Amino acid sequence: MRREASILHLDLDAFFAAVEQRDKPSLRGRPVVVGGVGGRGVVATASYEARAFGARSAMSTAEARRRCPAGTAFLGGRFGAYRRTSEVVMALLRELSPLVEPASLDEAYVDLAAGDGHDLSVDGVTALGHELKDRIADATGGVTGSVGIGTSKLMAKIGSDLDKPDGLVVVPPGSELDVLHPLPVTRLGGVGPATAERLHQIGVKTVADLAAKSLTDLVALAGRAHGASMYALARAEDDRPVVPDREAKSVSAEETFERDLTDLHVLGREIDAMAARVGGRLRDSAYSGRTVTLKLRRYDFTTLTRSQTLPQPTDDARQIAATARRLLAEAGTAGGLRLLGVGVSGLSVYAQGDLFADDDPAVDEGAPGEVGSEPAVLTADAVVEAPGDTASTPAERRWWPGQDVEHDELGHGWVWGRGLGRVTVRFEGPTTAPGPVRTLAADDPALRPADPPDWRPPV
DNA sequence: TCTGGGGTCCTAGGACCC
DNA sequence: TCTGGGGTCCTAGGACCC
Repeated sequence: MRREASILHLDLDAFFAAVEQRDKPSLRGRPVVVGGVGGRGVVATASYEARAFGARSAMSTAEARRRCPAGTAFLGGRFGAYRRTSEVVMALLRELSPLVEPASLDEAYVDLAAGDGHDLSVDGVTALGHELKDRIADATGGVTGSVGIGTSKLMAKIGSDLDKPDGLVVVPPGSELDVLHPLPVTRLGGVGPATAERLHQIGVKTVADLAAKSLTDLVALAGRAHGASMYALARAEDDRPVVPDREAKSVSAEETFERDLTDLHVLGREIDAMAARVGGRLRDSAYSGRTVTLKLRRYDFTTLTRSQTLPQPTDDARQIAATARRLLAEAGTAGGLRLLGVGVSGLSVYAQGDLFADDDPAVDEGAPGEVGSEPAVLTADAVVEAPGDTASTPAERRWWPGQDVEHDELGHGWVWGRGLGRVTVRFEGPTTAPGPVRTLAADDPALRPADPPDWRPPV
């Protein structure tokens, strides 16, 4: 443990929902839920207004719809917009120190001791934290973040969680155990539902309870690595470094279907589409990998994986798809599958391409996975709709709630809903007043999908 | 209308090698 | 002709995180 509070953790508040409220003025101050909007969707982020009605991350969207009032916006994610805003924030963090470790789009650690000339006293880092929060809000158009600063990653993360949203907590050196010990064990990273249940059975509820247990007990309960980790964290012993640029270990794509699927040809085409995405991302990052993994989730939610390690690394969609198709044929589809996933691991940076492969990307993406299979491109007709989904025509399926659109006369807007051959759009942007709603034909030639709007006010 | 999608890390058993 | 230990690779599953 360090002697100074020199590790900072930033957690952006209800991040996806906050970006939506910034870009969609009519949603500011109102409940917003971002996540899967289909029949089997779950909530990724609920705005604080939606949390007041009980909507939570990881809850099924159906449950969130039951809890939230009419007028709540249920939006699919716009990850391009989230990524752009995240990059703005990460750039601000890198001005503080070269050692910035993003944990996700909305979270990062910063090692302030590696930065230039920071005053690392409690007063100094408190001022730094306030200034950072102001700069983030300015640079993102009002997205807020919660900041924790402490002597370790553990204490920084605990701190950022203590005063959400828009909080700032500095845990002074020496006060770690006072802060940590009253908390429930589930606040420690790595203690999830399964471990918490086993700890409860031996009478451990708080971190103080955990600290009273012997290393031997914890290793017996949770295994060698996990037991030792809990033993140390309960004592606020944490010397994990802030590591920028972690190397990727795997790349994968998966999809839950609106209805369980059994047909091997249909599933084969899904595999081809996912393999094309995985292969494309591998090539974009100049990685290739040797182990292809197929993930299956059956009708009853039982999940299994089948993998095969190839003699040479690959980034070729056709080879990934052919391997995954073989694994699927061996595993079978009895009873129906609700999810398929395709992944590649065992990555290396050396693209060991097949010298004789056709490297035309257009051919690559669309190539069959194996002889006799269907084309790889997933057409709109192959998408199976949920019973409750109002979209029933290909024209309607072009649109999804929250999507950015552009209309020839009406300008920029976003999709509120679709159905009955129509699409409902609110025409507004981040720098406009709340705008008007129009219902248009789903196949209106004047309406088209658009890029996320630029939220920066005109200079 | 129960239960997403992208990851990481760990464990354990069997094969195989020395 | 019997017993053993260590190391690495591969496969499968589980817990966990955001």
